[in-house]
Amino acid sequence: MSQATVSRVLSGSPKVHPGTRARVLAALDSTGYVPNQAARAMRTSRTGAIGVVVGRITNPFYPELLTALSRELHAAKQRMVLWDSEGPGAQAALDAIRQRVVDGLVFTTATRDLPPLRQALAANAPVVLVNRSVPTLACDQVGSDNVAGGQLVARYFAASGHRRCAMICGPRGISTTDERERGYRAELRATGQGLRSELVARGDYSHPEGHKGMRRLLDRDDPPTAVFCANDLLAFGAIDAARSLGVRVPGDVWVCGYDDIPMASWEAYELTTIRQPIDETAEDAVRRLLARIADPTLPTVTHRFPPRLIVRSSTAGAPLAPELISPA
Amino acid sequence: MSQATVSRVLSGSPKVHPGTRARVLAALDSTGYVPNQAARAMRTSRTGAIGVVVGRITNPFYPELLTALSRELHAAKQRMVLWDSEGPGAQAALDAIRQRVVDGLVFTTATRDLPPLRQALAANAPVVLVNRSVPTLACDQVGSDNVAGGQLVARYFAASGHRRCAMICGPRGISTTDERERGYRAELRATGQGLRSELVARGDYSHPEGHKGMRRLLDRDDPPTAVFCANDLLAFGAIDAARSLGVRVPGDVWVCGYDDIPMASWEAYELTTIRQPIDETAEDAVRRLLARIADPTLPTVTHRFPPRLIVRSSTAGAPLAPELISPA
DNA sequence: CTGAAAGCGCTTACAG
DNA sequence: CTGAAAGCGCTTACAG
Repeated sequence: MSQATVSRVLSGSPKVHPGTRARVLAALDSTGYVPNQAARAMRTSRTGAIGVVVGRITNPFYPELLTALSRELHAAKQRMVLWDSEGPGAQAALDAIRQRVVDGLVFTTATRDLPPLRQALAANAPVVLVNRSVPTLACDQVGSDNVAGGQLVARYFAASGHRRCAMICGPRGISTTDERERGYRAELRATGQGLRSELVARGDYSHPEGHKGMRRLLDRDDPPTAVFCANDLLAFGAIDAARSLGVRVPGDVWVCGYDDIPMASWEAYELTTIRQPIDETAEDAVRRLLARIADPTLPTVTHRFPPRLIVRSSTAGAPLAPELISPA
Repeated sequence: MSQATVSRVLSGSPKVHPGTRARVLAALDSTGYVPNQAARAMRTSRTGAIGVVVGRITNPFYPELLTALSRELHAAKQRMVLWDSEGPGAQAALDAIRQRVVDGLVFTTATRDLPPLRQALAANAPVVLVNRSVPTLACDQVGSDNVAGGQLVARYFAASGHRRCAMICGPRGISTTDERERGYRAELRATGQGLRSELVARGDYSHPEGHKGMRRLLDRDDPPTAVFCANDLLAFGAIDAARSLGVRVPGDVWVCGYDDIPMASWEAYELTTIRQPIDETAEDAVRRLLARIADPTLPTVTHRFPPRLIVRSSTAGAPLAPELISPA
């Protein structure tokens, strides 16, 4: 049997005699032969691997997203090469696409000015942005409709009678927090109250920063009665801060997060939050990326999943009536 | 300039004329040439990639470990290919080593009977076990000294006057929980009390199972006064359960975890726990694996890092005096 | 349906 | 110090 025939059997080519196929399979089985992937990659110029850049793994949202991406990639028979966006990860991902060790790239923590991302796009590499978005970039982008999410929270607070609403934001320049703030602010304005700048705290997406932000807000003579935190991690910090000051949640102040990470439903927090459909997001991102690898001329698409309000006991209001949830 | 010369410049060979080198570098720069990694891998039979199998990403310990492994691998100029041990991840990792897409494998969730792990070892693949251990396996193993950790907790409880000590274990057959239990049990026996089987709860390494275990223990007529949880996640569940029943921590019952994940220091928990040196663990694991790839004849080593008790306010005792901490 | 041959893009003896 | 050539292990026209 020739090399060529074995290769045809392996690739499932129809032009192999069934008898030959059986003999090849038997030989393969007895020798334990496994094709060398590097040789195959060189010949076909397809690596079967996708690079993924994730960040701030201290935020449990990323591990969740990573797990979902891993599942989708492996379902599509792709390997996953991982980099941490802290440090030189994004640059390493760019090198990998240039060296042809991955066929495409998933960025989960893109910001406007991530040079390796720009360079990857300039080199025509297949790229998809997940979670974060950068409006000016010509690539597929998939994530939660953060503006609509912020609006939803504002509408929920306002409809429940809150007139002093605050927000604890993440770092400026990061699309998720900026968009959530924009929606929240616009909708508070629409309900006639607006978002006063003294009632906006800002810090890293972390528990300690949520803690600090809430302390500052509660320290005021007119503390807010409802606080929207740009993600769940900030919300946990905010709740812990309120408790440490003897302020009851939701009795004295309501707290709402964003992401619905697993911890949000733990008894310690019971956090009202906006859920992102992580599995659908990962599925959509992988599907689009593989489609683009197969056909680089595809038009780029930005896909935003509608937010969903999950009410738990860090707020005391019933969930919004459907007519309040649908876009105004 | 020939292909060979370019290759020599790229590999930093000393036998290139400085002038030639400069011209090559200039040409490289102006063309933006990047060598194809698949071709290089085929020629050198080194991929520059390491496979990592992680699991239960719902436990924040794994993301921490993953981040540390990522940092160490990239510092060593290795790419990281990732699989989730839930599902067919371990099998995919085995395939990858056979197909020569990775040079070695890191397993973080090995159990005694993980066939792909056995097969990888049978195929003489470079493998290191991190976190979990399997005594009968001939491969490098790196992790916390869990037996000593369990002993340390028992000594701390006993020295603080507790006579009704309980444990919430993880799933049987997983080395971490089994070893921690063994140490805890042995030391409780040594202090004259032992670990009564009614005071042992067992379940998945998860918040809900810790919750359930604690409820069961507190439901007794003689509830325990101190509970050792096999990991932090179980401990958080246990603390939440105690609170929901109006049982004060540490006033009525002490709780101690294992791992010292970031959440352990959050205000909501302030969990006393055993710290694992994650960075050193990852560094040691990567170093050993790369050494084995370079020289497969190296003897296998099991390295255990000493545990360290971190006292926070889920227990009320001062940390142990040094003479109590050192091995009995 | 099958096999001989070319060629993917490197690295590394080997000869000069 | 430099280049021509072989060869790593595949896949795929091409010829039969």
